[in-house]
Amino acid sequence: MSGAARRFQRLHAELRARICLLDYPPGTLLSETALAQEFGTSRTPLRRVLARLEDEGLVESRHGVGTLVTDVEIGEMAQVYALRLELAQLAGTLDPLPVTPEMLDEVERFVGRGETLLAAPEPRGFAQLNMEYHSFGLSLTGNAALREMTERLYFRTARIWLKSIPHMDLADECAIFLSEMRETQTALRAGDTQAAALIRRAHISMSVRRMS
Amino acid sequence: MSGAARRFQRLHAELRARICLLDYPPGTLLSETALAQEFGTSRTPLRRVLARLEDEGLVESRHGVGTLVTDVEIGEMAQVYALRLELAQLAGTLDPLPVTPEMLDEVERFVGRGETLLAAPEPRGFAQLNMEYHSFGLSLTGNAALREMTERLYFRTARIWLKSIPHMDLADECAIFLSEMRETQTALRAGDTQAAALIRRAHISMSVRRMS
DNA sequence: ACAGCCCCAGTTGTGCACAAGTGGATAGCT
DNA sequence: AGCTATCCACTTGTGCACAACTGGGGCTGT
Repeated sequence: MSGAARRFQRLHAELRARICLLDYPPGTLLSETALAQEFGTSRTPLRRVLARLEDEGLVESRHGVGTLVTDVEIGEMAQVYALRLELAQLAGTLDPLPVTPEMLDEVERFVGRGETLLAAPEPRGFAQLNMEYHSFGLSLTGNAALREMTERLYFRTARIWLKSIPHMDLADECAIFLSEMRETQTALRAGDTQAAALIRRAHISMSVRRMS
Repeated sequence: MSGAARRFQRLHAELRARICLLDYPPGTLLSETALAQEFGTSRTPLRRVLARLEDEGLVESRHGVGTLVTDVEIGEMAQVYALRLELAQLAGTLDPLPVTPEMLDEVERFVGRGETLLAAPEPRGFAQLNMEYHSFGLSLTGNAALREMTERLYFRTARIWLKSIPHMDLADECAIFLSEMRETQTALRAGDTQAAALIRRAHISMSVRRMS
């Protein structure tokens, strides 16, 4: 990958994370000039990043106005969640990968971080851990297209949990998340990728119900 | 939608069609300058279109070389097809839409065009009709996310049939396609969207087997 | 004759200046 | 005072010039 493409990936991931962690809450007006300055480039490469974020539905550029961070409503996202459920399950049946020792190590570390989080619950840390855990979950299937679609849809809905947390019990959420990771650990230790996928589906589904 | 956005959509659809109909066969070197001239703009807006086509996997830009139309192998696309099968079926269960008289009219017209095609089989006309029929198929589900993912994956694999046709029987393919549309017509007349989705899945699956 | 080097035409990537457009502040009229 | 029209600071969109880079053709030295 060339230097330009790497920079693109870096800026894209960084801005996407800022949006999904609500560093840029919905409605925020992003300035191309300011962002370009911050990242040490001109507007041109940065505009390409913003164009992709717009494709992904995270921002919306309006001529003469600015680039706004889009808002997300759980209601509008019902269809996206319905599809995410199915894709999560498909990860267990479409090109499932054998469980490796490295994967078990990784999930072990996630459980450890989940325990740390449960000891000192905090929304942003939860969201960050959830994002990384999602990324790990992609490694369970060898189907690249499925990974790509799953990721696209994840980031489109990722902000909803953080927006909903004021109406929910943070400690409960952390405990449930830790529980999901432990169940997944058990499934993976048994080498049952499909079970891990079903656990994921179940927890996404329950998460939606709690947020609604 | 603003004028700039409409132009973007127009150029994007046009170039995507040219690539998928093999007007630009895999390996073709596209010139930003030449395309910009043809469409009466500067390179800047056109580059945005090419960037999106690159995201979608249809072209690949190399610094100092040019923008190449990507190649597609049925083998590499096995995973994409596997996912397309599942998504096709989901169109019948995720937010299926009630069948309207307009939809029946439309499928009737498709059957008519299929009969015309069968009378004078021709690869490009087949591919064109298939593309429009796919677009019609999207209207069976109300799930926008599913439509988006289905479309993305369709265009990623659309060229494979045209590439494979020299090794296949064109008349057979036209007959099978017409048969699919007639079966779908029957299902829709019965108001059974789910059956239509299963028919679609079955025909994608069989099409893959014939091409392999 | 051949190997190695360099140069150059041509391409995409970047930066900048300006065009197009928006929305609020402000001045002016009733 | 209130309403309206205009202006203006600021944004994104576009066009252009140049930088960065590639691959091949040709030249040169041996």
